[in-house]
Amino acid sequence: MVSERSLAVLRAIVQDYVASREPVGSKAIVERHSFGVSAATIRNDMALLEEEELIAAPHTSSGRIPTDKGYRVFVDQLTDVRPMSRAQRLAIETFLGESSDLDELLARTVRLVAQLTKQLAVVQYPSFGSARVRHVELVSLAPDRVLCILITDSGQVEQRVAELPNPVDEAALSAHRARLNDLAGNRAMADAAESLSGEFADVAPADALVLRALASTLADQARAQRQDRLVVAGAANLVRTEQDFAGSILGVIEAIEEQVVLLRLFGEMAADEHAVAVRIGRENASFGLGETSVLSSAFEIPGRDISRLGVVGPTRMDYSSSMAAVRAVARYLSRTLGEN
Amino acid sequence: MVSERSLAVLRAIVQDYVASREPVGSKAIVERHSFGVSAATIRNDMALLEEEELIAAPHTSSGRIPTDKGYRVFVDQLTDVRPMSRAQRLAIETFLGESSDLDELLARTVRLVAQLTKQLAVVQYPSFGSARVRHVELVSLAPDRVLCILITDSGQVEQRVAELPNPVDEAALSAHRARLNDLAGNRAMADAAESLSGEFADVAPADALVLRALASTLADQARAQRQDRLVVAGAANLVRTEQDFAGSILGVIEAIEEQVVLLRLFGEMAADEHAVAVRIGRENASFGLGETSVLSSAFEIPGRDISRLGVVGPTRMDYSSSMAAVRAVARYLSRTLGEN
DNA sequence: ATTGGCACTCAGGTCCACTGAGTGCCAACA
DNA sequence: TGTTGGCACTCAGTGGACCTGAGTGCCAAT
Repeated sequence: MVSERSLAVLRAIVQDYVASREPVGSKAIVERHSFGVSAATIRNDMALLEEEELIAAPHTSSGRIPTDKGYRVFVDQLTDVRPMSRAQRLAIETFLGESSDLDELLARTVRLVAQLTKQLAVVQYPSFGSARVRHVELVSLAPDRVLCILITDSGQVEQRVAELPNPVDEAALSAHRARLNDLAGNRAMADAAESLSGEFADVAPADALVLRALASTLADQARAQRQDRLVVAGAANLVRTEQDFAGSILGVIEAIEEQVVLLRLFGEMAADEHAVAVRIGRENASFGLGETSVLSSAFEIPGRDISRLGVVGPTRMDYSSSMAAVRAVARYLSRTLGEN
Repeated sequence: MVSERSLAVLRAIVQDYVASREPVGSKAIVERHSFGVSAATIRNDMALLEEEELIAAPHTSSGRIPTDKGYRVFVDQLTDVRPMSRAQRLAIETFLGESSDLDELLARTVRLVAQLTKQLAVVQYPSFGSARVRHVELVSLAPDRVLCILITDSGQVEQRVAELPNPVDEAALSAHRARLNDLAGNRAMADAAESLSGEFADVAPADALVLRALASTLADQARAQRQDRLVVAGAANLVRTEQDFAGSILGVIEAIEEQVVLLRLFGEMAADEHAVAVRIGRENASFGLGETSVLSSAFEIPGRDISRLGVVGPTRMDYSSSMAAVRAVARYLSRTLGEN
């Protein structure tokens, strides 16, 4: 059984190790933290912690560093995530408050989180959920290629190209446009996808083919969630902390470009909505990320589905302040923006 | 004066150094390349090259490595960029040929270049140049915030939020929409920007204010070039070659996130349209990029302005094959796609 | 202009001894 | 039972001494 003080020692070890990057010994602990006991006592506690595999010694006669399990216990203990300073709150508000559209808001958000945490920041693009179709526009690129644009009342714009089975001229395209706007206009995305999936028995077979091609493209778009996109910032922080990644940051860099990996990871973190979820070190091994921790929190922008934002960094990171920053920004997005 | 053979020696040094990462000595040269002369002769040539500052010795008694100036001479000599293999050409065609819209084409392009060159690849988003306005859509986000969407006949979609001086209801917005479509619809971008800049003397002053706000937002969009965006891929390659960057790759990573830097750099390379332009090492120092070379070539997609694509990598890179790849892809985009 | 020979240089590796931070354990103590 | 001081032990890291080998620079001969 680990005593209360042992846990305090673990905290001290994590903090000092994160700060100094060097294994921390018993003497250093009594010096930097005011436990009322001697170094020998701390050593006894450390022996305990080592037995529990919460800390480990890189080599026989050196200080200890936290294990993944140690970080996990440390983080779980961190109920008292210290809130952001007033200045930081203010920074969030002024920095994000001015954003005009969603793209800009997310771009600013992710840069802000990168700056606050000094880590790689990631934000998942929130899908437009229960938005309604406002307008459908068709743009002819070639006789048999049409750009389909779907505009929602929440301000989202989706575009995609449809390949047509037959060429169409401008007049026909206009007719189709009107027809499709009739079908989809002012409907919720799911409904629009539904009503676009019908047949077009009342027009000439050649036109019906074209209409069906266009409608199915639009239906796809209506179904498509934009949650499959990530916005990233702060890659420089990754390079800065490179030495903390035992292997190399290659895996992380690849995970960023292969957004799928991070998205799956975010998906698995979906539990416990508005708290900050943390995955530490080997817990991410199945994603090709070793020595890597991922924190994330859910947020919700009015009119859009719940989404996530977070940071990716070395296992040896400042969890306390990173969690505080992630939580504060996620809350800001969910609450303050929700009020408007 | 540098003799013909001296230049051959320079070529050999560049090639061997790029391949081996190690200073190359006179003996290694006679072994790996079949000059018909002895090592001592090569040494004489090397002394010459050193006098010209084309190569340098890291320390007194070691082989030589090319200087920036040496790379420059090497690259300028490379008139005979070796063409891509048939297999590679095929790869380009199959990989890019399937792309449906511009976004996807560029995303594929940049990934392809990254893969071919094993470097960080960058492509500049081509602006839509002389396109025409097809449709203007307004979406009310709040009573005094409207999302303005500009759709062009080349399939470009621009969106931006306008803040209104007075709130408007849906009916008024519909009227404004019709009016603005009248003004801008089917005009070239520049013309549309022009005609949107007029007064609205015929409506109530409150409405005129709103209309002017909307019109000026749209006019801005019509003027906005999308050339101020970059698409990037292959960051992992940067990490892989990290040791070749003396300082660190931090500057490069920052330049990628701060797209402005790379865009300015591309801007300066605009000369000599369809050849591959190369900037080597210190030539980029003013951009905060040391030990870094940038190659780029112009390309032109029908209906859009000329733009550039290229790669960023360590000074010590395989110029020959990288230039070949950049050139081949740029040509493919310009020619093959132009035929459709 | 080219070549072989030779002295010289110097980065990098190996060996070794030393140092100091830090542990583990024990016996004494409250 | 938990805490403490003491002490022997371990071992990474450091710095000096030495050696090796790749490679140059130069010269005299061809």
